[in-house]
Order: sequence, then C-alpha cells, then structure tokens
Amino acid sequence: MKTPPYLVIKNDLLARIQSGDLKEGDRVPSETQLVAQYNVSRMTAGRALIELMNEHVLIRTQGSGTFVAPPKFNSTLVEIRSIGDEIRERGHVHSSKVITLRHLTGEGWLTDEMSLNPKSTVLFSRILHFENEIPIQVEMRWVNPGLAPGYLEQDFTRITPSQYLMQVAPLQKVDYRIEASLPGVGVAHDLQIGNYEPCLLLHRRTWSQGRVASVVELWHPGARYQFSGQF
Amino acid sequence: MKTPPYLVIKNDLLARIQSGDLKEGDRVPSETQLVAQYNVSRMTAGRALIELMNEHVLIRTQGSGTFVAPPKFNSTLVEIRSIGDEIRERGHVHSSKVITLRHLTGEGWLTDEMSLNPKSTVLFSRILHFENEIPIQVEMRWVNPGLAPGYLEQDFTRITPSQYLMQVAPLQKVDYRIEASLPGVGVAHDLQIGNYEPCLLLHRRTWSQGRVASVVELWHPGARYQFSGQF
DNA sequence: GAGTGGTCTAGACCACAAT
DNA sequence: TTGTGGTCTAGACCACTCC
Repeated sequence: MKTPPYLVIKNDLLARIQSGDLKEGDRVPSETQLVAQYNVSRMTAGRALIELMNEHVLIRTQGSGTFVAPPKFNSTLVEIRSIGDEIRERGHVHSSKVITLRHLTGEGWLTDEMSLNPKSTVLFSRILHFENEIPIQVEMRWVNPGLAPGYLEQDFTRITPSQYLMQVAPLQKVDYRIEASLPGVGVAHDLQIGNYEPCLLLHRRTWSQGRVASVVELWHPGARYQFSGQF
Repeated sequence: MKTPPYLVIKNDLLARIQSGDLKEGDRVPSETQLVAQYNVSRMTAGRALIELMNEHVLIRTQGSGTFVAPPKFNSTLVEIRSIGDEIRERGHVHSSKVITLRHLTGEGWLTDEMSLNPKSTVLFSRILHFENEIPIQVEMRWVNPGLAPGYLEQDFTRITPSQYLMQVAPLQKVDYRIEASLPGVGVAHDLQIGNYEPCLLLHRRTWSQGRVASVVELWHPGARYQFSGQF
C-alpha cells in the first residue's frame, strides 16, 4: 500500500499549488532539485513532472525550467468555473443580486437527488448575475448542509456560490445536462425576457467526499448566452 | 526533427486502433514484445503504453496484459460521435432522411469561416435524423471539397456524414458553441414542432490537416433532446 | 512457473536557454 | 559555460494473473 515516489512527488506539488504556495507562473523545483530532495533518480523525478505537464498542471520549457501552468485550461465545456471569472475574462463587469437565501424542507425530489433523509433540510440560494448590468444568469442552487454548513452566512455579492463551495467542498465528480427550455415566469422576470424566449439551461450536480454537495440550475437567455469550447 | 521512439510506438498503436486493425478489447503487444520489435529498452516501450493508458486509449492490468479500451468514454460533452451510434446505444432505432445534398457557391460567410477562396464551391447536406421514427435532429452541414471530394456521392441513409468524414479526414481540432434558439420555419417543419418551441443548437467546426473540414449546425427540439455527461 | 505490468536506478547524450 | 529539460539504456525487484 506504499505510494510510489513519483506519485508522492506529484501529490506534493499538487498540494503546494492548491494551497497557493505555488502560484500560476511560479517556477517549480527542477529535476535535479527533486532528485536531491526526494532521494530518487532523475527518471523518477522527471516522470512526476512529465505527467503533471501532460495533465496541463505544469508547463516545461527546455533549457529554461518548469512552471505552474496558466489559469485553468477550459478543457471542454462545462468546466466548473465561476460565472464571475468568466465574465471578467471577457473584460466585462460582473455583479450579482441575492434574491433568496434560506433553508428549505420537505423537498422530496431534492433529498432524493442528494440521497439525503427526506426530512432533512436543504440550503437554497437564488442569485441573479449581471454582465455589464445586463442579467445573464439565474442561479438556483440547493446545497447539502452536511458539506457546507456555513453556506447561508456567506455574502454572495462578494464571492460566488461556486467559488465558496470549491473552497469548502473540493469537488470530486460532476454530472450535467444541457437543455433548451422556456423560462418559468419567475426566471423570465429576473432575466428581463419574454415568457417565450428560449433559455439555455445547465443542470448540474457536484459530488464531494462521496456525497452530493450541490444541485444547481443555471438559466441563461438564449439570445445572450452560449456555451463554447474546443478540443 | 526525429520522432522519439516512444512516440513512434504510440503513433503506430494509435494508427492500428483507428484503422480497425486493433479493436476494442483486443490484446496489445506486451512490453517485452515491443522491446524486441522496436529495439528499445523496456522503459521506452513502457512509456508509450503508460501514456496511452493515461489517455484512456488502453487499459493495463497487472499480471494480465494491455488491451484496447472500451469505446470512447464520453469524456466531456460535445464528443464527436455519430448521432446514429448515440441513438443505438440508448437501445433505440436510428433512421435518417436526406433532404438536400448538393453544391453551393457564393456563400460568403461560409468560405470565410472555412478560410476558402470566396468563389469556391462548398458541399452541402441537410439530413433529418429520427429516433424511433420521431425527428430528433436536423443536421445542416457544409463540407470543404478539398478534404472530402466524394462527399456528395455517399449514401447518407447508410452512413452518417460524421462517420464518413472521420474516415476520410481524421479530425485534429474542434470548436463548438451551444445555444438555445428558436427554429426557422424549415427546421420547425422538419422537426415537427411549433415555431416557438425552443431548440438546442450545436454549432461546430472541425479541422483536418490544418484546414476547416466541415461546419455543421445540429438542431434539436428542446423538449426531446439534451446534452449530458460527467467528469 | 512463466508472462505481464509497476516501478526504480545510475548513468548517459543531446538540444536549448540564460548568462 | 552552466543549468534545464528530453530522451534513452540495461538491468533490477516486486506483485499480480493465468495455467
């Protein structure tokens, strides 16, 4: 059950990056340094760095060194990223308004989806996000109180629920569906669109520590929002 | 500019898999066999196999051997897969109807998107796909004639355009957008839905040999179709 | 027991970057 | 010139599977 050295090195480096000890662009110990530090051969140290490079965590340049890779590669599509970051990356201004933030009980479909006791309460938030003052997303989120007990105490105009949850419950698995759907009256009102304007709806569940951490519905006006990516 | 041996081995194996020489579940040459065949050390042969395993192309089992991995895990979302395969995997019946199949000229936006000479002609197809006799997708596709000259001669009720293109122009890069949008009258008619029913639209470009191979718009009735996945 | 993968070492040669 | 990454070899020990 011993962890092989190359994995120890990988995990150590990942931990240092996640903890913020090593930031984007920072220089990472060279193979030679790792050889001395971990008492391994150069092949072993190299393997750790090469694999992290293949996973887009590090960038290596011959003759120069190894560095922490830029942001988060938008590998695919439904990358878990904060809507705030996304908007700021487009050079626009993000703002948000908390519409609802409270407990819910007796939501059968939900406790079911979260594999919780049917009587347990769930934390709920409904937040409206703006891009340059224009409503761009209604975020309805149900959160497992066992994994994020402090959820209702957050100031979600300063940090997005997504960012907060990533901190307290590092995600482990995700599933999602994307649909085109008509908004309910509430959503249409929030987004300031007509009742018959199509919306792009992302439904997503995230797992942490083997349990469902949160269920979220993201509603976007079809006319103003799209998912995109490449691979 | 010499390709390193571990890459030669990787590419050879990938080619054999893509060509169908090695199929899902087939046993792949062992490290020892590769050592003899390519005249390399075991570390080098191993590296090729390990990297292909990390890329989910192969599966290795200690004591047993190395095998071609099951289909293609729906890594993310907008996997390039044939709608036919997708429907069959659900245990349903796929059928399709070719509505249009012809040349087009003078489509400025398109030659632009394909980086072609504005006057060159483009191959076009419009195909309606059914799942259990119910219309589920309108596929409008524009194809670069330089990369798939025989496109108009195919029988697209037997092979999907996607499958055909994968054969003649192995893809290299993809980008896509997903939108929620109202169908045009033609699309609404084909899908047998109302003019105000939201549609899920996937817009995708594929590259091959450094050029745009095809541009496609896939229209789906929002009520009957969704994208899904996990990671 | 024979074959296979999982991992490691100690040394080597090369290409490239920074100085 | 020095340090870094890119890659390779020849051998080794172990754990596992299959027969």
